[in-house]
Amino acid sequence: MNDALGAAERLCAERGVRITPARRRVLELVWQRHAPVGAYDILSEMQRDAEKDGKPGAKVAPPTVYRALDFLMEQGLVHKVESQNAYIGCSHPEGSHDCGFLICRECGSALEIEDGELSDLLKTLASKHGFEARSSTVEIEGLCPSCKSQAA
Amino acid sequence: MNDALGAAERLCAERGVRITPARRRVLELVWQRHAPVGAYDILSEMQRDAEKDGKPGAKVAPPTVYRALDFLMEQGLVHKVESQNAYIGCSHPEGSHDCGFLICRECGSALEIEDGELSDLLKTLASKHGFEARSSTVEIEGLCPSCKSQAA
DNA sequence: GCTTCACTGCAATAGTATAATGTTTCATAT
DNA sequence: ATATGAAACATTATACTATTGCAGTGAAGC
Repeated sequence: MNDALGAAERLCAERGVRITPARRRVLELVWQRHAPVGAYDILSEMQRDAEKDGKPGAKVAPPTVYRALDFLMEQGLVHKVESQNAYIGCSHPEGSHDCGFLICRECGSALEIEDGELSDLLKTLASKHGFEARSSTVEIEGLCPSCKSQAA
Repeated sequence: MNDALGAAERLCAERGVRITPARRRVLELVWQRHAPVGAYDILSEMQRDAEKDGKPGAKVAPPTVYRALDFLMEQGLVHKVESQNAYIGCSHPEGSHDCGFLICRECGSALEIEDGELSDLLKTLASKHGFEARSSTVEIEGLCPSCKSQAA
């Protein structure tokens, strides 16, 4: 998972879109955790960066982060976890993006899952109601294996 | 659907919990639309109420609305639509609460769907990863039947 | 009557996201 | 090299969503 950045750069090159420093840094920060990260956590980190770089005047503002996140989501490199208003790196940027998450209520970790049967069922359910599905959000909250065993 | 309030009062009585004026009013406002309602829309309505009632001093504040929403969600009378940070009345308050939504990107309407097969599949997927599922969020965004035909 | 506990009122603040506007950067074609 | 146009970025302000903490109130049970 550590070379997510390399993979991302390759993908962007293929697609002819630019991965700028701000976008790269946001992607990097999103990937540094295995749990969803809030936009303002990213913002704080980047503001700290700027200070360290001796550019106290150049303050990073929310739109910088949100624009980068929008771009990364468009490119399928990052997903938003709706139930937490937080963001997480996509673990298979090359493939389809019809996926779900298993989110641990204890440790906050989120595992991305992809399942053909689930995608099919969601489409079927939608069309059963005459509904044309475009995208879907599936988030399951509960206890991950390690937190479950600790709780026992 | 119009007697959702009556049903709610019955349910609360059975369970020995109180449905106070604030909670009743919030439930009423949530039910008045077929689309998800934001907490601050509810808040504005209730502030207008208070003014009309000639109680200009008694301002309704956010916690009043959020506390009522929390209560109503605990009782399964209202669901939160995570992808919109909005709330919607539950169409089968007596039954299970493992449900999903079909959300129209055009008109904003949201249809609640419940499906045993989907619930089962979600549980199966979770346990396949050693995950203990507690609750799930399923939201499908797309075009509802009437907006779909208009777009054609 | 008194206690207790859930509920509410109120003020402040935290956290998430976008609008509006102007400026910079960069690839490309001259 | 340089003009140009599109994409990206900076900046400020503001809108929207949600929570915390504490004080007061009122009804149910003793």
